[in-house]
Amino acid sequence: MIHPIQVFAEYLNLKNLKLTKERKAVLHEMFLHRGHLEAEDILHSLRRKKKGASRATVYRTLELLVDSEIVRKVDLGHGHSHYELVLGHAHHEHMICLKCGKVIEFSDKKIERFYKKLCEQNQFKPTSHHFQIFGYCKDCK
Amino acid sequence: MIHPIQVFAEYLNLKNLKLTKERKAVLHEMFLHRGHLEAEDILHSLRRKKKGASRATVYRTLELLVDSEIVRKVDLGHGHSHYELVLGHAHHEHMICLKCGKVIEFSDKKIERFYKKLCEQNQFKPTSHHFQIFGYCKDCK
DNA sequence: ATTGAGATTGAGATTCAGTCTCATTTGAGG
DNA sequence: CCTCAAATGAGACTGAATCTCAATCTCAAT
Repeated sequence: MIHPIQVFAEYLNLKNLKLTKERKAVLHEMFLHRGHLEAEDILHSLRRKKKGASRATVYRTLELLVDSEIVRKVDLGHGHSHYELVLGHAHHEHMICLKCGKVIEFSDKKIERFYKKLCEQNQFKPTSHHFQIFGYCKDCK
Repeated sequence: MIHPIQVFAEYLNLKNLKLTKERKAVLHEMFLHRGHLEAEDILHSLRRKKKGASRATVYRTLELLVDSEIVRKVDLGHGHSHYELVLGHAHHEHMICLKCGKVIEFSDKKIERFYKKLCEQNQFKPTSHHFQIFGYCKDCK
């Protein structure tokens, strides 16, 4: 088991940045609510617990978490970003229900292989990828 | 060859909506500049030609074009939407260079097959899907 | 040709996510 | 204790997208 907080501490250290209580709190929040959080969710959740961090700090910390590859920024088609903890989780893609908003995660080795081959063919150096399927889940169709 | 304007006219007719000069102009603009346009591009392009439509009308028309499946709304990771003409074009995915912004289109039957199978397995009724790869193109890596 | 219902439009106000500014505070190292 | 870079929060700001609403247009029925 990898501890995100340790990875984050190391990353910050490397960049001469500090592991402040605000940064810890944001990461902790990501860790608690796995799933797909909005920046605003984190902000409000922290406020409720009186462990507030300002909006600016939440966004700034999320950027650091994305850069350190602890968190992934994903587009679920809502016109704003969602964030999910990825450290220690296998890469996966998303199926998003347009009615109830449910998100089904899936992954497949074939896609991974295919996508790598494709990048080679185009001499493209990938840093991230995302496959989204929009539609209606079995309860909503 | 399918004429987008005819498809659009039919769609509008079905919904008791009208094919106005503003709507024609927006579709025409999409048709001219294939590629990936932003709403703002269309707005400015029309203004330059004195065939102006207001911002609101451009957005409203794009929504209709998306709904009629003449145009696709895509996220290229810029924090706002891009639109591309799809009527008469094969479905494709995008590889986006994070440095120069170049967009490489690609498509593959395997992905299509895979994705359909996956939806069946999850009893998910897909309406659209999108596979994006972010990274650096051969000139920028 | 006139009317009226409903569709359409544009200007500008509004919303909302996200970023930026800057004065103040924090904290690690000497 | 001092210094200085890093960090923070409040609030201003930006830019995309949506909404409001009064004025205008369209067209079918008279």
